[in-house]
Amino acid sequence: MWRAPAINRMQTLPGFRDFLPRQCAERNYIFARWREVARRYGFVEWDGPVLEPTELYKKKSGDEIVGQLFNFTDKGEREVAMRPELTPTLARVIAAHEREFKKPLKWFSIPQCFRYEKQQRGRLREHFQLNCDIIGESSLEADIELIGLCVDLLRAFGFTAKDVVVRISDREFWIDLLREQKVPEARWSELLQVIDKSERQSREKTAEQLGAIAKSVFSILKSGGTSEKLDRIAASLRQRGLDDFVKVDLGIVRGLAYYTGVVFEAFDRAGKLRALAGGGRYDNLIEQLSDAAVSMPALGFAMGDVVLGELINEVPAAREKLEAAVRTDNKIDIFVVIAKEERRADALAQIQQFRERGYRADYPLVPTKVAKQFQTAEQLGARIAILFGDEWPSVAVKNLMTGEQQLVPNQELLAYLAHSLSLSS
RNA sequence: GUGGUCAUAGCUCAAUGGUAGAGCCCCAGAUUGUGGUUCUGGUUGUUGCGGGUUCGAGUCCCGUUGACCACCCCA
Repeated sequence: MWRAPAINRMQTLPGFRDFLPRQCAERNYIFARWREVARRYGFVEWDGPVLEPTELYKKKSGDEIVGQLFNFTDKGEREVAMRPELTPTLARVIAAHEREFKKPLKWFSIPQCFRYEKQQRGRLREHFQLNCDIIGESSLEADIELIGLCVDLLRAFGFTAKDVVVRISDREFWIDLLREQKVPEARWSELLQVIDKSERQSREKTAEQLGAIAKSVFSILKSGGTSEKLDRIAASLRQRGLDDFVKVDLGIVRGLAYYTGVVFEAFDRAGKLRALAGGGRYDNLIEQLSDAAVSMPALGFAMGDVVLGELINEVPAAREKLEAAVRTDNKIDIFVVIAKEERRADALAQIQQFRERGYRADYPLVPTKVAKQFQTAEQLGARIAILFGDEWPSVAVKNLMTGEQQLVPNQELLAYLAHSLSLSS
């Protein structure tokens, strides 16, 4: 008889995370860099539903992803799934709304995605990923723009070409080969996956799975083959000084079935971690998902927060950048010390002023010893403490970094702070 | 989904089968209104959960849940 697993209410479900303030600050930092760079490239933000009909993923994402869906039947008997990725949603949205926008569209999103898998390092059941897509442009310039964006995103976290590499490849190259070798089209998808996997499994096994084309595939992989398209991408990135970050590598094919052209993946140079990002061209997906037969070339990639966070931790320069951001994220500007409870009302009136000016200001909610209040101010990261007490209508303004303190008439306080806080920031 | 390792206080970890501890964190004090250091005191556990062996189990055995690692697969 089936029994539900015992659930420990003190723990998160397997593969899910709590974001305590520290983790939230890290996440904010990652999202901020993502948004900043994507917008720098002229991308605009959008989003879709977390829950979609399971059918959307069964249709065209390929069987790989369908077996790992976080799916269930809702109370209305609908088969639904937590989104494992955003691209099918994007394709649906574009198919429905493409006429409302001038082409090409450059859209980005930061969805939380879900997969029902056993978790391990770099792979949870939930993660956030930046998705950047260009829709409605078939020219190779769009591929170049997208790869350039991927590189600049990594650079924004403080990574150098010594830390990361974007390996670029082209599915068309392999499809041409399969066509030449007269491989039936029905087997293409399967063979592409074998090539994709060749790096991770034994040569013997790959040879067996490839059969007749094994010899030519191995010789291409070994010789570090390339194509005109890939050379053009590399040349363009060289002109922009980003070529150290990229490497043509036909061994990259990617597992998802919907890719049609240039594909790429970003890795840590040490090769310790899973892929940092991955994507490519999917020119047929929108047409396949649209009943109205909208055909639209498209390409995009995704970068996940989990592996990225792991690499940030391993690269000192990147780690320092994150630490600096995290240190300031939850800090307050001003802590108001209420030394005499008779001044509480005056203090609160002043705090309201601070907050309306945009300062982060805090104070003790209940009567508290002065020493304790200063300790709290310190722990909250306040740069300035303002003491309301016997000196009223003046207040004592103390710079918590230097320890300097001076009396300021309450009337002049805002002007005084505008000056001193701008100096110390 | 398969296999291996592990599970002790909020955190990091101790405890030859014999009364569960330390450090950190947190809280309170060191005479009246000034933080970071110091000193003193204090709270915290059904040893993940459920069975079993034993006079006695944190320790040995079985199951279960979870974590980590590898496979599978890959965003």
